[in-house]
Amino acid sequence: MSESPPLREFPFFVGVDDATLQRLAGEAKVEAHAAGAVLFRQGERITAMGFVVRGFVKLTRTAASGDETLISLRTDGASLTEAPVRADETHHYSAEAVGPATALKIPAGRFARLMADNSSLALAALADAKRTVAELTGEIESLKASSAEHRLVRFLISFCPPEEDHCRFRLPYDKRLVAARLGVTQETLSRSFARLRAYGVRTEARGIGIESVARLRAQFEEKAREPRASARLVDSDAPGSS
Amino acid sequence: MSESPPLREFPFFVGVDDATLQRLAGEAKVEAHAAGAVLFRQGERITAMGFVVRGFVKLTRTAASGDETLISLRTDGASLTEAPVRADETHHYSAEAVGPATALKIPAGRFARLMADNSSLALAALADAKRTVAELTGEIESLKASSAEHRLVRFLISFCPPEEDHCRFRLPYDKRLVAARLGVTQETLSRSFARLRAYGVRTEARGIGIESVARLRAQFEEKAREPRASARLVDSDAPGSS
DNA sequence: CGCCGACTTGAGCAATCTCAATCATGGTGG
DNA sequence: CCACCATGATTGAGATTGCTCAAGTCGGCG
Repeated sequence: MSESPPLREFPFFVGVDDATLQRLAGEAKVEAHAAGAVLFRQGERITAMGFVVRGFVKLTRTAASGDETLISLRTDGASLTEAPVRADETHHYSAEAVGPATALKIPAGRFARLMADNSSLALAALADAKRTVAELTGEIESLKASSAEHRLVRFLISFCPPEEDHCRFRLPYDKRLVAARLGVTQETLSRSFARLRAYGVRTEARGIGIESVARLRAQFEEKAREPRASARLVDSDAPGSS
Repeated sequence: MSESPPLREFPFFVGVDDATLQRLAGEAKVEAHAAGAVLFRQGERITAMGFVVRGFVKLTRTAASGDETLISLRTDGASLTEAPVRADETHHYSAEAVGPATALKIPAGRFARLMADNSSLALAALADAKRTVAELTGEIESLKASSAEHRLVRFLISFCPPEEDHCRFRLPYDKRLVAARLGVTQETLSRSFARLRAYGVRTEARGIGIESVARLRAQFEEKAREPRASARLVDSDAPGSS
């Protein structure tokens, strides 16, 4: 259906030489997925290196008990897995389209072989994995060190262009998903939004308006002056490298 | 002081050819650190690829507000950063020795050059980053989907050899750090331990004894039948790909 | 019109944090 | 040997956050 977009447009491939890109492009397939379609499931063999072309894909882990946890939400240009190196690797999480989405796939074997032949591709895969590590690291910090409300504020601010103070935008997915992203229930999210009204945050369904990003941020940095101790490691002064 | 241990002993380097390993070994330096010594700090330029030779090193993030969050605890054989590719990369977290620790360092520039020349080294770095992603992913799942007590149980079980039901061991670091690892305060950790006594978990300072790992696990799987909804994404049945 | 899905709101409860006090332990100096 | 201190661990009491269950709103849409 849709023409395969040039691989150059994916951040993953900056730094990869044209010849390799040509070869990869030859193997790439674009797939359209309906909302809710499962792209792959945790535990399955990894058969391809995948990317999001357009739309949103949620990555989730399912525990033995059956409940799903959202790990990450990927959108245009992002990879869907870490690059597979060996033939017997399995997915560590599942991927499901949120709304209609199109993905690009390159067969795992071919991809692995090209990485082995061409270190620039391997380094691209490494850089991508590092970006993921950075993302997850930030997520853990958030979860351990800040309240739901605080996480919501940061989440909202992340949608605002850095140079505008007043800002309005629309959430790219429903509040159920936002709640999962933040690791809270829908109810808590809703109440958090309600409390943020006092700080100049308007909400109308998926539309969000922030009166002053700077003010919002300032007010929450103030709150953070009395941090949750949960993840605090020391009491205030360095234990010193004697 | 201490002789550099053969790089082959580091899981990182399986799959890397001898010649490259030779060259790396020539650049490697072993450093001994006292308890509390800082190996590097978040934001600093990455000057070396580092590994733990012996001991424990905690990786932490410091927020603008000043509070530290534990991201990961690394011990014998683990890497300390993702492999640096470019000269201007900076550390995303700080590293500090917990107790005396020795680390091995290989200059970043050299390491990057060898990765560029030799895809097997780049693939080793990729595999390492993937392990980190898997670790962090599990961490996020834990934090979002299970209670402090549940996390503690899993943590304790992770110290037990798979084949023994009765099991006793000693925590490798103090309970303060265990608490940080689990993302709770010392107090809740202490109370969780107290509650676990009812499930056959003995504690005497750092020593832990578990009467029956199987029973403990079973009792907690049962509890998990009523999961926290916080990170539950759907109510029970798939929303279906229409 | 009546239902559905998404969202909100309310009331009560459970988990966890905070602050503060207590306790055990090990080392130190007298 | 003992008084004393520092550190880590435990315990208690009360406040808070966030969850659960349940009901109610709201905007479509057949």
